[in-house]
Amino acid sequence: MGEGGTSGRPISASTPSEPPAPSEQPPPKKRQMRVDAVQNRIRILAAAEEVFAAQGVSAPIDAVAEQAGVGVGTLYRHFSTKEALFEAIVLTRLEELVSAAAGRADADDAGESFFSFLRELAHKVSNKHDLIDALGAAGIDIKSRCSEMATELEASVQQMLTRAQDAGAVRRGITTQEVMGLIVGVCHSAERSTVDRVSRDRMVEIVCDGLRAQTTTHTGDSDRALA
Amino acid sequence: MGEGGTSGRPISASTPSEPPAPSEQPPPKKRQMRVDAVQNRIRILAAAEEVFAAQGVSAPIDAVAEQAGVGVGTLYRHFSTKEALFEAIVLTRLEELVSAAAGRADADDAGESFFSFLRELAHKVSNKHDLIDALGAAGIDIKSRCSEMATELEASVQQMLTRAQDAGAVRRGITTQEVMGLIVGVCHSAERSTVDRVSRDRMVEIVCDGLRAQTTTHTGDSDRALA
DNA sequence: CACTATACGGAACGATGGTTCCGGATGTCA
DNA sequence: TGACATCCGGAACCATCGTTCCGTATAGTG
Repeated sequence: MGEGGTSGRPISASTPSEPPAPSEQPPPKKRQMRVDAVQNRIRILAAAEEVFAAQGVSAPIDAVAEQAGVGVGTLYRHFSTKEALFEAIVLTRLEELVSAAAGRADADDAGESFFSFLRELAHKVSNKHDLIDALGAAGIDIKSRCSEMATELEASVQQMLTRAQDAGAVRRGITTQEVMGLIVGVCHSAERSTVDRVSRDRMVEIVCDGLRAQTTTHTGDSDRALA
Repeated sequence: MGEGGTSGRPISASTPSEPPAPSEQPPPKKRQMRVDAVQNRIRILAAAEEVFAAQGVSAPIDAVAEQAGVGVGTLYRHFSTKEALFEAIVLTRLEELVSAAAGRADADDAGESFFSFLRELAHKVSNKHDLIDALGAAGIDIKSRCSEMATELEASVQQMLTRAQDAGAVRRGITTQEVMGLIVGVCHSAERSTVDRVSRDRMVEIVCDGLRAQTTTHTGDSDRALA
């Protein structure tokens, strides 16, 4: 870890001058933001993206400010709260996932398209502790637009899952939440221990194979395991 | 959640009067502990077991003290540090896992014995955030006896895994760490979201099926998924 | 019953992290 | 260029949490 911008574009700075693009703080002011303010906003978002990716939600706000080269005061001028900033980052990440899902909505091979999405999900989630934290908290607390996005993502995945099942590529009797939980859980494990990318990929493949398998020999209950 | 003692026995209070049983704090004193002190120690361990299970490592020490009905000072008299107390709890939990593994070491059906252990692992880990935290940190920082225990556990699992593979019940080319990561990761996901026990069990079964599957059609690399 | 080592409770301390405040700088516009 | 709205930096403030200290209570003993 170390370079700037963990992935693709550095998150929309969403200059409040343009009416479109639903950002967060910039309240309906008449006047445009000063140019230096806009630049700072961009810097802050980029820094937050990096810091939150590396340390998750628990990253101190000061770390973000320092990385952005601004004072905390400036940071709070742009984002009313740490959570608001965090949401902005996660929102963008979720949007990426949603579009990744949408792009596969009507692929030819429903099965493979589904699994390739899962791999991309794993890829995009890895090294992004913020996303793992956010997706892990699954709908419990993530606020406003984030939860909407999460819902949308879930819907997309749901659709792909159903198609893959209809194509006979994925077992039935599982929920979207379970699928997401499986992948995110694996990535979480991969982050915490010293496991490398290869191991992570192998774990993802194991999950995929498990999803492919049609209902197995075992009885439903498993809590019965006491020695 | 609210009853006392999350599972089996309430953790050895390890009265320092008995020479055996390697506890932690009670330094080689000549005199026995006062009986009230012993009782408090037991109370503290029980409280810690419960609180750490519910909230993980991040639970405030005051919460443990309150739950135990003692002051923080008393707590620190028994355990030099929060980490020491946490270790004591996790150690006991790890011992349970080790014995669970040992009990299956030479079972007839290596395959099923392996999978039944995984199910028990999932069962014992669920609702115990402390264990998830500890196993998740996998060898990185857990101190002293805990890391020894963890190593021992890993060895046991390793042995079971190898036997299961030799029996043709489990795919080859995977490590013990990966297996543990898979299960613990799933449980972690299950804890965080609103997923119920049934979902968790289903996810565990999916992982088990994935482990059963012999190497699949897919090529090793998966990081290739960009649209 | 008195005496003391042992133990207890909880206020107090120091570190960390989120948030607020305000004096001073600086774009922007006339 | 001068005036002002906007913006910036970072000290200060408050809450949380781990840990320490010390005056008080009490079990154990003769």
